[in-house]
Amino acid sequence: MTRTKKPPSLKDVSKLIGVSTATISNAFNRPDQLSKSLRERILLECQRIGYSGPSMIARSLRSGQSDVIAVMLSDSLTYSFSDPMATDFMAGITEVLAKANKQLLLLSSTVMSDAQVRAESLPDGFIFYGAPEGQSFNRVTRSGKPCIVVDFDAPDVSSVNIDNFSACKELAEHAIHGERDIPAIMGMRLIADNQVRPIEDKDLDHDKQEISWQRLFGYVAGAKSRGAEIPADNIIHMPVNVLEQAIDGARILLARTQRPNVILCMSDIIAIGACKVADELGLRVPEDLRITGFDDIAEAKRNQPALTTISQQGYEKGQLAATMLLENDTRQVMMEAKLVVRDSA
Amino acid sequence: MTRTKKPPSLKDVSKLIGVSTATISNAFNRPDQLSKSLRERILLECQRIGYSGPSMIARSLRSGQSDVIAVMLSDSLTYSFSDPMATDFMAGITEVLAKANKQLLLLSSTVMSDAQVRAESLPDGFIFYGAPEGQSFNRVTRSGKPCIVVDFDAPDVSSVNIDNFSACKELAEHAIHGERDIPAIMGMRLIADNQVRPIEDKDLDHDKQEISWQRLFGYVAGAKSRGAEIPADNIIHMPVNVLEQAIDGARILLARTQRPNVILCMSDIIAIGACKVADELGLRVPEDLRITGFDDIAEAKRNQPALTTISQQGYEKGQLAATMLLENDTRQVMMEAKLVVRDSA
DNA sequence: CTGAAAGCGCTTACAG
DNA sequence: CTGAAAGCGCTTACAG
Repeated sequence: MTRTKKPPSLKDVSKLIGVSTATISNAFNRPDQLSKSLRERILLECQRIGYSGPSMIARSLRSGQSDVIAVMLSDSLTYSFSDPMATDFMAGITEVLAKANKQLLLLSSTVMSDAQVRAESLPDGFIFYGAPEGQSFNRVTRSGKPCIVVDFDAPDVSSVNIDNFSACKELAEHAIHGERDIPAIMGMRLIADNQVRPIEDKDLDHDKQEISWQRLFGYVAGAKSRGAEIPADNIIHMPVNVLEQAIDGARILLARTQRPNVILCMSDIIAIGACKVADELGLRVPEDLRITGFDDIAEAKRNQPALTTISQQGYEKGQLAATMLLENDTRQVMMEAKLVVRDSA
Repeated sequence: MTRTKKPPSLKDVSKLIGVSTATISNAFNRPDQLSKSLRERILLECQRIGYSGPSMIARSLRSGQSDVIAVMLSDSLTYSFSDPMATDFMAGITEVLAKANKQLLLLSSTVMSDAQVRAESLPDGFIFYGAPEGQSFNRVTRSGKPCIVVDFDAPDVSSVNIDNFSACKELAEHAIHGERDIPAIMGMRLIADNQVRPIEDKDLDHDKQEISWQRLFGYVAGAKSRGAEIPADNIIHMPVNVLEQAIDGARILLARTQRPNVILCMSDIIAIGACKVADELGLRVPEDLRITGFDDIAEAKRNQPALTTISQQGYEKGQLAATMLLENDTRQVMMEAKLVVRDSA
């Protein structure tokens, strides 16, 4: 990548027009500092010459402000662009940033290069999405730049989270009708195993903090309030949120003689996989088998049958995080995750 | 947004350690310019002090290189994050950029603010995705910075496009079996009307260049080679690529007495809508009605029935565009769009 | 209303 | 192997 021409600088322009550099700068940044007619002449000349205004680099070196906001994703950018929750969240952020005339730099805490560390010096503020790897969070905190964390907590740092436990409890109470139901759970990243398989009693022992366990405990609490139990054997662990694993997991559950009639899935993708398997086996949803999702991605509504699920409100989360960052709002907000009742349960 | 502390500068560090600023700079950027032991001492001290390396702003002002690449999207960022084709494309780009240690600045040509114009001075290179609005493309061209355009053409500018016509012709030849078939098309952005409605004979007159028309002409050519005609009345225009409009459009077509038995849709979302309506009407896909999509988004495979469609290879397109940019490859590449045969046709 | 001058934090020939 | 000095392109008090 080589540059061919070199664009004119403010200094070049000031010589050409015959006024000081300060005046050119003011023409762009402080219209009140010079006469209207002079300003218009300058702007017109700049257009003619091909000078499109002061460079952001020099400007931000001098003024200490770049008007760039960074989003630091805890997954690789490549993965994040394929994750509907992440892209929803980004969409919400960009709506707010566009209105505030801020630019977006996209970073990933999985990247540890010098180039990335350097890049962190550019933004005026940071939004961390998901608990980051490595030292990026520490560096940002140390820099004193404003920072909002989302989907995790850090002491004394502004944050946005959703209440997974309550939402899952409510969903389970909706989907499970009574003690004669046989509920099951299809969960993600519950244990450290890259096999799709049921978890074991001992896995349930500990008091885990991860989001997936908050959801699981919510399901179990909801089942309990309906008089139903969910044994470890009816809780399937999936390492990754993809259709193929969901299909494998659903086959395990639906091959049982004690076949579950309610499956609580920790993502919409998983629920879509469960629906596929139900269809294969000739089970009607929701008549023979009730299935619930989580996330409320766009596809949830398009699925046949449309999924009953929990809306994570990724878009709103993004809007809120960006607004809080720009307004120096230092709260730690817990958003509600909303039950969305459709056809599948 | 106010900063609290001020991070140490290279100068501060050089005083603290007692070597010149040049040596600190070299410790980070040119390891061969100083002894290994000194370099290690400097790096260790920097870590202790909390200096995370030279600031990108000052560095790029001085060296003229930022290691930032901009992607200029022709839609708003908010829209783009909800568009599976755009996010696939971005995923491909970020994979290449991550490997090359480049950072990503996301811009939209729909934004015309001074802040955005300024931001354009930062990146070392640009990828334009979709024909841009406004002057951004002219400014970038004038700057002489490397630039790749995708999904449109500009004279003497490196580009990546896909062959819409050929792909659609092949798809139509696959889906239409003979002259007794009644094919229809559900297309996007064919005419300037925000109603979902059939187009008219006069709309077919002109020799249009837009992507949607290249696709349409491909369908018509494919139909012709199977001996079938597609009258204007069987070509539905939809202003936007959303499920609701697809459902409206499919209802128009499938309510006809001369009911089409092949529907060629210009996106997978439209095809999914058509499948929904077919299901409502008790029509079996593909037995009673063959439906094809376009794009091959992830959902195409998950749909019931899985969609026969055209893969736009968004990910590969992104990889190629980014690679070409970084390698100063000045070709104008036409990629093949691939027919993907599944269950719906 | 306008301009001369300092300085933001670096990198890079160049001298030693 | 190391350091003194210039300069990247701006903004901003300040003087006039």
